[in-house]
Amino acid sequence: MSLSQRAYEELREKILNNELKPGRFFLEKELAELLGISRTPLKEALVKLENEGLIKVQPRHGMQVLPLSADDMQEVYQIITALECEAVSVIANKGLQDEEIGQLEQTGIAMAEALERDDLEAWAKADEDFHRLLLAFCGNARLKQTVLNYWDLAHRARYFTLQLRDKPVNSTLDHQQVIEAIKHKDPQKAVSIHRQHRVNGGASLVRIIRQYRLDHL
Amino acid sequence: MSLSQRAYEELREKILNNELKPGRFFLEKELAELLGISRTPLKEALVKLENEGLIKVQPRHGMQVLPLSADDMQEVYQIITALECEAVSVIANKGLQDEEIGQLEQTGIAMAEALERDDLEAWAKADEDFHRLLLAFCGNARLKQTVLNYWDLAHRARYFTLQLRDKPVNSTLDHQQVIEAIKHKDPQKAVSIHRQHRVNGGASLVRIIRQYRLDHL
DNA sequence: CAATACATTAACTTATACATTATATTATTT
DNA sequence: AAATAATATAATGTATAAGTTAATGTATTG
Repeated sequence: MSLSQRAYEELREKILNNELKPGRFFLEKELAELLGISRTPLKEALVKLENEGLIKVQPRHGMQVLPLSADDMQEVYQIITALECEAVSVIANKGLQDEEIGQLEQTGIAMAEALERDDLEAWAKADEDFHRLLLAFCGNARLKQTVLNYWDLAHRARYFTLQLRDKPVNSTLDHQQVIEAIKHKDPQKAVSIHRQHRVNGGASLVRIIRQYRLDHL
Repeated sequence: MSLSQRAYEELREKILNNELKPGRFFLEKELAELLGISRTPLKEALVKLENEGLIKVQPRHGMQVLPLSADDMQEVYQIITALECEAVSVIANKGLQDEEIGQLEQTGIAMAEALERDDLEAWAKADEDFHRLLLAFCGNARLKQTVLNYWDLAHRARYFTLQLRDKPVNSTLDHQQVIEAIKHKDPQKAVSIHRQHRVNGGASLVRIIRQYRLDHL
């Protein structure tokens, strides 16, 4: 794999894991030394990351991981919601194979189990799996890619607020209802439940960010 | 302005104007010579264009402008539709200032005039203005950027089919009805009309691409 | 004649050196 | 002391050259 590709992935990791904290400026030289490569492949990685909205490069000042405000979060969730609902609509219209339904239901089981054990990390993973499956099943690769991109943008916020949120006991039920509506090929219902699910999720995230003054996360 | 920035914009222009035809492969050296710059800033431009989905770089073969199939078009229009409807919903909920409504109505006048003169280019421009205004007014910068990106992707297809489509006499009416619904703060109606408008537009584009076998445009 | 291994070449990847430019610092002037 | 102009410096932008890799063609062998 090329150095620029590796640089991209490593930086992305570090950003999502909050190793490179938002706000602070990093010069190209610093980052190149950090990764042990020259500035050429580094620069390519930065261009990609900037395109994805994770960072901003200000010439002569360096690049900074973009801090996320509650308003940013609002924007991101609005996009995710609109596109996922489109995906759900498509899926409920065309229907799914039994095996695909099975995969969706499996994530529900995993979520319930994780909640039993109070393992929020595992719960978040299973929740993400459910949404990823929906995106995969809708058949629109570009839509999937776009949502995943914005999903990653919001990663830090979800991570920090996971402990602060009420126990996500309703989510499992929401998912089940969406699956039911898909089974019954009822797009209207599937979309309306899913939309409410996402709107609630986004709103609760934004509320917590404001409440705990986590702005510029 | 930096050479890489200029390279990006020039290449983008050439792609949208069909000067760089889809399918053919261009080596980095060729492109660098074409633009009269070295390969370093060129590469940065290519990374950006690839991220936006306009081109694909295959090492050792060169970059190619990505051909658009009817299926691709379908994907792109699905995303545009979902996000624009979200924008319309937001707008109809919050309402607009008289001046903003005026700007929207102005595009309708321009469309009607252009249609009188059979000036399809001018019509397309005014149509685009209407949609751009909606995106600007919804207040979600990321949503706007995302839609514009996909809008550009579809540019070639619209350009080539402009002459082949039925005269777009219904569009002006659709837009007017959306404006009316926004005035009356009726999100449901605004969205349903706009959705139908976009679905029709996308479907007619896809139909023409298939009909004239313009696949891989 | 076909297949495989080797050699050649061309394109890309990366590093480095150089050019450019913005910012900070310092000196000068009012 | 404050403001401005000149200079220095440091960071980025760009070009080039060296190194690497993959594709193509050729030769050799079965």
